[in-house]
Amino acid sequence: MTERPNGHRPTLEDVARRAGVSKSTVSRVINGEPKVRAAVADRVRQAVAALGYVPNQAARSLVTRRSNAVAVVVTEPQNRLFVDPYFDCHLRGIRQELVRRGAQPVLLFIEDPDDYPRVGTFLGGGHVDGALLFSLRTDDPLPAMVAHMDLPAVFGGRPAGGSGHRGRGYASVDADNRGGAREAVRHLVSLGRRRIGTITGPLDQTSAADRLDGYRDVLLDAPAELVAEGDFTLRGGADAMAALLDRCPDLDAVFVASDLMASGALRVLRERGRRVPEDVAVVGFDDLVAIAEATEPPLTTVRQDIEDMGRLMARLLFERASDEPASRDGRPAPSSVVTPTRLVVRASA
Amino acid sequence: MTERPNGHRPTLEDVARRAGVSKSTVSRVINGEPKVRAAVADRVRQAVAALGYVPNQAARSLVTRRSNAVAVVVTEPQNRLFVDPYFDCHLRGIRQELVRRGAQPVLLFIEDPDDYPRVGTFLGGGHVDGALLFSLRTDDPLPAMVAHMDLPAVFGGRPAGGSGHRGRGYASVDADNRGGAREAVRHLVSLGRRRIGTITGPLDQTSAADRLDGYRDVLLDAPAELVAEGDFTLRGGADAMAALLDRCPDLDAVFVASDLMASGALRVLRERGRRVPEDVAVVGFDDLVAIAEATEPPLTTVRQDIEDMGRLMARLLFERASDEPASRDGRPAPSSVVTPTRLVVRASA
DNA sequence: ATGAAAGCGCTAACAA
DNA sequence: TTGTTAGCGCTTTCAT
Repeated sequence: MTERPNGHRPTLEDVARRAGVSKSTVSRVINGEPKVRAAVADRVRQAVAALGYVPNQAARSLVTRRSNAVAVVVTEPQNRLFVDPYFDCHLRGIRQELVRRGAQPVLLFIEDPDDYPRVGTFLGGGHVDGALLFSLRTDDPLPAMVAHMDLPAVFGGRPAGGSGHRGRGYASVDADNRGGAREAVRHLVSLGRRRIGTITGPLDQTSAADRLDGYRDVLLDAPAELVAEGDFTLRGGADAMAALLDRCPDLDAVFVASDLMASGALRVLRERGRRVPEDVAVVGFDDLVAIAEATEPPLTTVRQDIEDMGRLMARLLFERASDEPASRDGRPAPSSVVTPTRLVVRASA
Repeated sequence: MTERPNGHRPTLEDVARRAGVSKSTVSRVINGEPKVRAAVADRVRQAVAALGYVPNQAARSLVTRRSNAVAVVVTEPQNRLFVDPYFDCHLRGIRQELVRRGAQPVLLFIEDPDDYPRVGTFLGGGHVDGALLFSLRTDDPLPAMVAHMDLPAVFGGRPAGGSGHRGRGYASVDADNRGGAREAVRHLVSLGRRRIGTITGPLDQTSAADRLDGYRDVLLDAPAELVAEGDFTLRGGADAMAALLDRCPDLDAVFVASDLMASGALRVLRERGRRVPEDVAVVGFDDLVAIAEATEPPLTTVRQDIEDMGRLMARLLFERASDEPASRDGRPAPSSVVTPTRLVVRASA
């Protein structure tokens, strides 16, 4: 068992005394600095182990101004989060890259407007060296908050308000939603479909809005009844599909803005006796293989490499955080990257 | 825009100077202490706003020894986490209670053995005032780690190693898994079933082991072929059901250790042409209504109030953290609570 | 290679 | 009611 003479946690000083050296030396050993004699370093490490010493991060970050932690802030009702494999992928990529660079990822949820001030204080308080922010709605106060306290941050998805509208804009990683949607709809057109509907995500999210824009780019004069707003859930996709079918019984194709919604749509199509793709062709978005390959029929969909986008976000954050506003050749580091998408054709269209 | 003369973030001292008062006074205002003249407090608040001042938490916790954050540590491959509504419920309860008491919940994942040291350092470093820990396997090093650095902690589920085996044991909140399982199996017996199988969770988790014990309490001489180990996933439940059916074609009932697995089992039963409950009666565990009411037929299951268990964990943590080892009447605060379960009868058994 | 000393930004006695 | 002072535990010059 660990020895702990008095009641409180051991400090650097305790370790130093026990090892018969100075605090500086202990600090050096702990931080892996080379200039310490091996024998001394060993004595120190023994003392550390014997005392069960763990550095006090508060004291440490007070002087270093770093915490080695990075916040991942998710603004999303929890229930959606825990049901949509999309986040899982994203987080896997983020985690991987963060950990690789020695940072501890800490996840924060915002589920309620009341949460903003508390989370803002947390972010601004030096608990983390940077933040990765998600799912920003048009009215999300987070971008302004982090800008205001100049915390390095990278957004997942294009923040609402237009790219680069504030100063030089935010750093962000976003898929080419609009281009991907265009490709999906063009594919449907090339199949000879003429009554092509779309099921959108919540239009206060930029990804949903951008995908709708892509649809409209191709179908310039699509009537309003061909557009149904969903909410990125399976059930929302099903409901939207039902509404679409009611309004336009002659529908022969539908572009659905997420795979999860698409699987809901497929269910409704089946229930209503429409064959896919013979009667109605379906294209999804995301290419979450767990979903897209499991549907009946397998889903033709727009692929975005979500995991890689996560890694990219983390990488971008480190570039920003390491005070590297311009690379050595003078060009500013890219602050906003749009990753490509591509159509994966399976059986549904 | 916020004024910020020089490059660095404003400190208490900057605010004090600007408001023409001392640091102490600013500190008082910020921490809402009453003994400050309203006029002065206002001047301070104005200075805070003008400077965009956010207290440096590192400095603050260095002296207060508190961080106002609580870690929720989930030891689970992410993919399971993000697919099982069980965690969603638990987290909702935890979050609610934590926030109510002014603590910021921060979520940490452990997905890889490599993560333990890093997370351990984080937990021990004073980033958080306490930890809520989940899904402990028999070989999980976390209990020992937190004990070693005496961080207030509460476990979700009975930690492996027996209750109270180390000193006075850990604080934990667990459902009456064994009792619930007994009730489920007795119900099956009372229905006249004679060949009752069970699909367990991974037996290195105490909840799974306890439920199996409950099954055996009632069916003392159940042969091994009636027991199939699953993994708490839908697919695992389906596979186990298939195995069970292969081994025991005369099976007339099955107790499944989770609703998610039960829904997988129901699917297999249907595919194999077994009617539920006529041919095979099924009882689940959890009563996640999103699942149990949605299956065909609706699932008879053992209810545990997961959300409330989450709240309870948070409450217990605060009791521990507030250095309240014994209540005022001298009795030690309860450190390990087992919450009741009860059978909810629907159509599957 | 090691130690002494200063100070990070804040809170908490204690004085006034 | 307000200000002064002394650290909290660590890293980091600067000496040695």
